[in-house]
Amino acid sequence: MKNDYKTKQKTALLDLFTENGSRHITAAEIVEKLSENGTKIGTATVYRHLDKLVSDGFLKKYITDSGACYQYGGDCHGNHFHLKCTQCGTLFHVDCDFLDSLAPHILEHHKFKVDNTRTVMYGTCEKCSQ
Amino acid sequence: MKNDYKTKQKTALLDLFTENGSRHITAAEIVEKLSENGTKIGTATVYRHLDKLVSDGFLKKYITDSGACYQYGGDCHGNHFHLKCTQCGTLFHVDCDFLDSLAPHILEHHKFKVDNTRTVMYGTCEKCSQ
DNA sequence: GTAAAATTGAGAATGATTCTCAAATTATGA
DNA sequence: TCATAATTTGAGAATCATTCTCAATTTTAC
Repeated sequence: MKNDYKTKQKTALLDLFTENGSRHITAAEIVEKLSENGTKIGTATVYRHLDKLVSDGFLKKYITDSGACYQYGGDCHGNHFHLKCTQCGTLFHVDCDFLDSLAPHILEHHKFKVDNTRTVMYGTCEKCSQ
Repeated sequence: MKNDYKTKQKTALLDLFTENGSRHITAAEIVEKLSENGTKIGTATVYRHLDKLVSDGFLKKYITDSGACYQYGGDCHGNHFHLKCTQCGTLFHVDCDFLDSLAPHILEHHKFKVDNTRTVMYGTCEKCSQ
């Protein structure tokens, strides 16, 4: 049988996601943030937990052109898209009824189950369009 | 003034995209394919040309979790989405009227110009869903 | 031809992520 | 509480895609 041992690192990592309001964070930022809070943690450990939390459905992972980001899945109900500006690099979050119908459409017409939370759409934001 | 010198490598790279019907290809695959065809080419050269071709609008680049892919923009009219199965890794191409309305919607309601060809949606394909 | 301009590529550098494995930590149970 | 077994950790090496450097090669202009 596999037990689940409690450790400082694991707890601090979970707290970061449940307490901190940040919507998305990279592995490197996690290492840095926990260090500031007094919890030394290695990158291997961070990635290990992150992978597990993602496959447990606790976190959502999505890939941008500069690496992966993670976010707490708890407050990310339903569909939710990410838009990343290729000019300034800003990441936007979008909740929208129209977008909500996207995944069902693709499932019905293209037989593919989209996981919106893992999808990042690239383009140009308002500011950079001017 | 900047001139444009013709070279074996540049020509071979362009031919690969215009003649070859492959819809998407990675930088590493390009190096390999050109080598097979008798054109030695370094990775630096490949990436250099690829970047330029993308910013010239000749090629489209999009990012997956295992690196970037490139494809000829000529036969990629209008909107066109990519679906990548997180189970088997297969990349699917989708042309669809419903999806065509996505970018205009986001532009109008969320002030963001989406570049569909750079966007990859993750999920599970029909085969892997069973 | 020949010089000037552009291109090439071997190999080093970068940066995110993964792997290894011995040491440290945590749980169990007598 | 202590010993032991199971789990977790992290320093550092390994990977892999991509970028950078710069001297050597190729191309164009005249």
